[in-house]
Amino acid sequence: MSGISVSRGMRDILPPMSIFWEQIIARHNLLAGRYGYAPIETPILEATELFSRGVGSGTDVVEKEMYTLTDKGGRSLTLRPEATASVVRAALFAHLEQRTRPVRLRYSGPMFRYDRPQAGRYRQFSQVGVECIGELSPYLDFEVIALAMEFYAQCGLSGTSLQINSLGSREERAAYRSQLIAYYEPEVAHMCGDCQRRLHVNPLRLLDCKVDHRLAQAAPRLIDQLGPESRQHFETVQMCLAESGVGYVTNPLLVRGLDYYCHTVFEIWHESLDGAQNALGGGGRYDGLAETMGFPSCPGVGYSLGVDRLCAVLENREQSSQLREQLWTEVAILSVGDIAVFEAWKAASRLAELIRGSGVSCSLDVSARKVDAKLKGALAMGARVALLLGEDELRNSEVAVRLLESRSQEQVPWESTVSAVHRALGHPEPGASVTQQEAGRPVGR
RNA sequence: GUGGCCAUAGCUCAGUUGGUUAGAGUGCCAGAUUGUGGCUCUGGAGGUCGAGGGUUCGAAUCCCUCUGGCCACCCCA
Repeated sequence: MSGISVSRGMRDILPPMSIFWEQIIARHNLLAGRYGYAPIETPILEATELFSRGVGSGTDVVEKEMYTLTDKGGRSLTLRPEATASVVRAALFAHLEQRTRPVRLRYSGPMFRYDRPQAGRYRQFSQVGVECIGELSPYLDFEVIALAMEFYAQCGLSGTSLQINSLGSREERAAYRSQLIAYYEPEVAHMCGDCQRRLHVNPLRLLDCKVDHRLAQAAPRLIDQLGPESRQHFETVQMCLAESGVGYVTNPLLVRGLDYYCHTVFEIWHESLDGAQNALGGGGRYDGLAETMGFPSCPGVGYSLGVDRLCAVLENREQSSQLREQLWTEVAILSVGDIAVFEAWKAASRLAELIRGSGVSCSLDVSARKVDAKLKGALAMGARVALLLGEDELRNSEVAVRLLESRSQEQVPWESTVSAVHRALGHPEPGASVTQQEAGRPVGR
């Protein structure tokens, strides 16, 4: 309530959510890594021109949502509103596409859009994503879509719906646009106010008018305007989806807000997010992007998925028994009774070192608080085991190993504390191989 | 960016036509119980009533501005 607060549209990600958050990203890193996507880090701050040219000057993102500032050298810089332009720029500038084709890259991190904040819509939000650069194959469109869907599945998320569409080539798209305007123009007088305004700004939106569906039904359809090559590209993507059992909906109204998209575009929606902000993520092909940034032509396809919304959905749906069990620490070492703090600390920190060394997290509490309070504190941190050190334990070089859930407790000599802890946590006996596996998998279990 | 609703303890919220010292539940701390947790009882701490200005003898309450949140539009993550 008092003190300095976060800025508008920004927020802190606090535990236990932050633990869950980190796992989501770790899971994406691991999965995309298994598909052969290597990590890339690009600057959060980029030349404004990168986005105005790459993303497209007519888009909402560039027109009204950019976080732009001038640095001390008078340069116009912008906090990235999305990552694709940066990643493609970085890859082509370094000629990565001449070493391997396609270049498979993954990223995660914050993006910025100066929008009006709302639930599920923040000025700083995080995305995980991949870009597959250098080949035009529809099989790569499929690869990227399948990867996104597998990621959601691995997060235990159900109720998603994959929406796909084809925008065709740049030329086909432009032709369709003028065709649509020509179709609607004679009817301007009969259209709602929103649509009259949209006609030249974003004619594709007219098809989605909620006031009057009559005109939209007879309107020319983009799918019908695609040339044989574009059509075959799209059909191949759909064949792959069907073949591999990925459910999808073709949605001729799906457009995407960034200029660089062509051919396959897709979004992943979730049933619990209503109308306004129902997109968990999206992506598509961007064969013309490289040229707009002054590079030789180079096709690509990718996606970006919102971490904020995914976490919100998982939390809402109580699929987060995981989330509630998130551990700040697995083991709490407590001093009990009226004992010398320094002696208690010495014993506790020696045990802690051994436990941490065996791959288990633990924290100490040698404060003067009552045991009741310390045990409650251990529960609040999500600990499953408490180690209690009191007068008797110190004298006998023992520790009381207490399972918090079952409230059972046994006295254990200091030398066997580590194996007792692992037994209590239900782990296999600790050994050299265990720590290696730990490194590869997300924290917690 | 346009329009609307809202802001009181860590959290969820009461607070009468403007009236004296702003409450409850929950959580926190302590005691009952010198060493054992989600119960019970007792006590305690915790508020610039989002911020600033105005009206008034007097403002949490009325007015203005700002900040922040939520909703719709736009658009997306």
